[in-house]
Amino acid sequence: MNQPGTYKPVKDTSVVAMFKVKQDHASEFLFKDAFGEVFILAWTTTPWTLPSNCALTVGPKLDYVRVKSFNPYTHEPQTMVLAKSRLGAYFKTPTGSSDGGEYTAQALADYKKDGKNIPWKIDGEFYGHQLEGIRYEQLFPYAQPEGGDAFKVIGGDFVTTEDGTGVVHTAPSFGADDMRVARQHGIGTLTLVDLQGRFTTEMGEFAGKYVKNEYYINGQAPEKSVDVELSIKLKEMGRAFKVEKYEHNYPHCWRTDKPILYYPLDSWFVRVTAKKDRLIALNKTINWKPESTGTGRFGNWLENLQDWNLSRSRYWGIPLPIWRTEDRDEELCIGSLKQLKEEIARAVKAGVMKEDPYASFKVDDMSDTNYDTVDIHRPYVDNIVLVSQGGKPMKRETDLIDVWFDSGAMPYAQWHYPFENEATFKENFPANFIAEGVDQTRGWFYTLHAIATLTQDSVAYKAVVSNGLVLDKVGQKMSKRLGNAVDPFKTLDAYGADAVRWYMISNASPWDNLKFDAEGITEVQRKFFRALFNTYNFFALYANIDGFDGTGEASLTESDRWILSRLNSVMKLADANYADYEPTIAARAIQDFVVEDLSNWYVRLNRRRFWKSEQGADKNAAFQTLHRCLEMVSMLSAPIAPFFSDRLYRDLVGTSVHLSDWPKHDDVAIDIELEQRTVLAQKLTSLVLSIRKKEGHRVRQPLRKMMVPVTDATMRKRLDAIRELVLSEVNVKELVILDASESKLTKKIKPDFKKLGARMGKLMKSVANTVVGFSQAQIAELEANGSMKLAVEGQEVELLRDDVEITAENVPGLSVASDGALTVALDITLNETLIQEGIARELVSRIQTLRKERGFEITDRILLHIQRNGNARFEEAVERHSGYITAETLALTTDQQLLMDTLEGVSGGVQDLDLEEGLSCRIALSRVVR
RNA sequence: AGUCCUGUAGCUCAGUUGGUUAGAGCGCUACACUGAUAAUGUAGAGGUCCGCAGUUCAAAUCUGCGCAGGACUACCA
Repeated sequence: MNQPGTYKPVKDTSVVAMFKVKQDHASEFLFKDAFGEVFILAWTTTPWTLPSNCALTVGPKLDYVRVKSFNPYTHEPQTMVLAKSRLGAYFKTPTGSSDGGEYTAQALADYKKDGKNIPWKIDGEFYGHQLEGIRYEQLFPYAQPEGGDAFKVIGGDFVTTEDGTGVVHTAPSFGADDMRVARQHGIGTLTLVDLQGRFTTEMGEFAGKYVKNEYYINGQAPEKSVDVELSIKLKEMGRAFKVEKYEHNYPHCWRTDKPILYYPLDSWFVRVTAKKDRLIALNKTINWKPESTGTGRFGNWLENLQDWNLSRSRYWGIPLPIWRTEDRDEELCIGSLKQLKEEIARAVKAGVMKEDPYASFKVDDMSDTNYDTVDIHRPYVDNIVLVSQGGKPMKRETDLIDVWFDSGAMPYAQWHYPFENEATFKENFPANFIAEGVDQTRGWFYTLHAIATLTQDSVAYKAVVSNGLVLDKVGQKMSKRLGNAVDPFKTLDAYGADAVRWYMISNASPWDNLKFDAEGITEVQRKFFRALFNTYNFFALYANIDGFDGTGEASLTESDRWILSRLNSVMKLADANYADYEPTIAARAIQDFVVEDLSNWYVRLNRRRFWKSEQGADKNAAFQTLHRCLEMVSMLSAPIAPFFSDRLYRDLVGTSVHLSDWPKHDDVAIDIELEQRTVLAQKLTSLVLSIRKKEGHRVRQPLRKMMVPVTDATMRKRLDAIRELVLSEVNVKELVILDASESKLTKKIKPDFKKLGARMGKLMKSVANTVVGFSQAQIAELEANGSMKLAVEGQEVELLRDDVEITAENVPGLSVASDGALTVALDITLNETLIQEGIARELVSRIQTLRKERGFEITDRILLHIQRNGNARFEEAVERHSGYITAETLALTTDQQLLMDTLEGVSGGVQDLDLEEGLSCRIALSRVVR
């Protein structure tokens, strides 16, 4: 029953059966002015249990009514008892009746006995406890119950009126509630079904039939199940009130898929309910991931705790170590082999056993060879007969222990504690964390917790991760039957363990269900692993060229300090989230750092320092910074990508990352202000690039200036700090900071709803509308005075400067873009100088591409000659920027030789280049032999 | 039947104490950029924040009732 999928929705024949009330002192009030015979209605989804009925259970505090009506099958007049709140389920309100009411006495008399619009009338209302003690006639008198006074109405607090009639047909043989309530009232039991699921011989025409058609061998099941046959019989007897198919969840065998029958069996229980409060209290100290499983599913389970039924009727497993006398007066639970041998010795002495079957076992010898000499499983233990204190023979209880007990006993059993290894056990208990599927809530998670609470008064684990399921990519459960199961080995072979794991961890938290889609793995490979690999390759390429060895004086730049600040922020975040069993948040932070911060920003902006600048403190700083970042990323990602990170770390450091100590972040290196102004720089860059795109100016074309209006000192300071960075990134010559008070700016005003809402309450909407409609003059007034009075809905309110956000929206005459409060204006007018510089850049770009195409090494020097093309602007651009061109392209050509009338006689392949619309040139390029 | 989880763009997911223009990546379209990068940038298209009702000046967010998918389960007549 602990297997998934045991409960399935099935349609069964359900019956509302009519139990005929016996007229006596207790039932007299039901017979007063009765209409035909008097019945109590009870509903069942298992009609096959009706012959075993022994009692009817009502809710003592529930309201019941007496209804006069007709039998829908025989049309005989009759009086019926059921719960008041269930009336609507069985009696239709007459058409035309507005008060939800009943038929009139006249309607009852006029009934045509055609089964249509059956009239009914309530006549009397009472509590359930008034029904208790009433006797009724047995429905199917095939056999009589034993050991009690059956066929009466009893009270039970488990009765509800959610469905059925509010009266529970009670067959103590088939249900725990029924058994319990029947015992309380001394009802006795009647079991007309055998352990194979067939009716017993007493059952007359039904004898030998299986109670569930599913139990028959394929093809041999009768057309009508006994449920249907019994229902027909009830109709014929005039004892059926309603027969219909009813869909409900019913438990099935996990192995054969067949419906399960409940039988009362004697069982041994662990009385966990005695420690319920401790179980609940200790659970509250466990770090559940997710928390809701601990408080919800598991917490609710503990609140409704039942005793642990330890018995299992199987052959293989751990035998119950309980011996008992035949009269059940004396019993003994054995706690160790040592004790067992002592008891066997007593038994041998008393003569109930001939010899000790475990004679070869040496007490206190914990070696495997010693334990290998004995077998304490069935059938050997079943042959052991012990002797009680009173001298009577005791035999072992034949049941086995629930295998979940083994799982829960794992922390002790693995060390053979308490027989040895006490120190080791205490060092390792309780566990720091465990992880298993969420379906183990009532399984492993519970048994560990129960046994630890009962035996150690402790939790068994400090944290528990309850993993969700891996579903297929459309969210269906994977199953071999549906053919949508992913082969883990093929997947690992195809994508590698690291990529698969990184995908699984970064995509969804372990406790969320994962929709597994292999395309997600390739995305992880493409984004994270390739970015990391490329960044390392970049580093290695230049580090090898320059012979970087990690030493040397280094002077950190702003962007070095920035990436190190980001690195330490990520280390802090990742560390905290790993510690809190939130690997998904950690993985995403690491991935974003590598892809966005390190690869797309730091390396892109700093690559010139690696391949262009002179050896020295600046270059050292760049190498050391990048090395540090890669080293830390490898350590941070080691728990999720153990292979890739180890290779990376070995290449960087020379040893295994898995032998390194977990890195600790450095708070001093974290500079939030620096990180924030870099975000500003990134936003500004985006805005300028967006204007360039809009205006059709390529990034290689330098522009004169950009302007940024600022409203506060912090912003001004930040802009000053990032000025050079932004200018070089967007290829603009000058950054002008505009004071917000400058009149030529137009401004936009927006209410700060959070602040304003708190003060304005219901006036909020009107105030907001007024504010949005402000003129430039009104905005200026508010800025100047810091506050202003508004008349809204006949009331005067005061608007404060802080209640609104004022941003510069536009700079007249310039091309503008904005993102939230940030606005940039770009001067896009060009002059000859800028145009020529743009041409030079364009030329360099083409030559670099050519170098690459020809397969030159990065460090190769070249000879470069450019043929005059008669375009004065182009030739002037080359002459003016000759130094820049030769330096960028690693050309050894002198400035005088760069621009030539003809390329004849010059070494190297000649190539025509298109620079831009209507401008092309011819160059000669050759590699200088080293 | 109950308990719990999930539901936001075509897909995978963020979304803070409720704050008014709901975001990212992938995918798609166009353009640009590039001597680390099959990378990247910019722009565009793409939303009933599962539905309904309520609370509130204000709801993806809080409450209730539902719907859909998933998991589990002592009783379940």
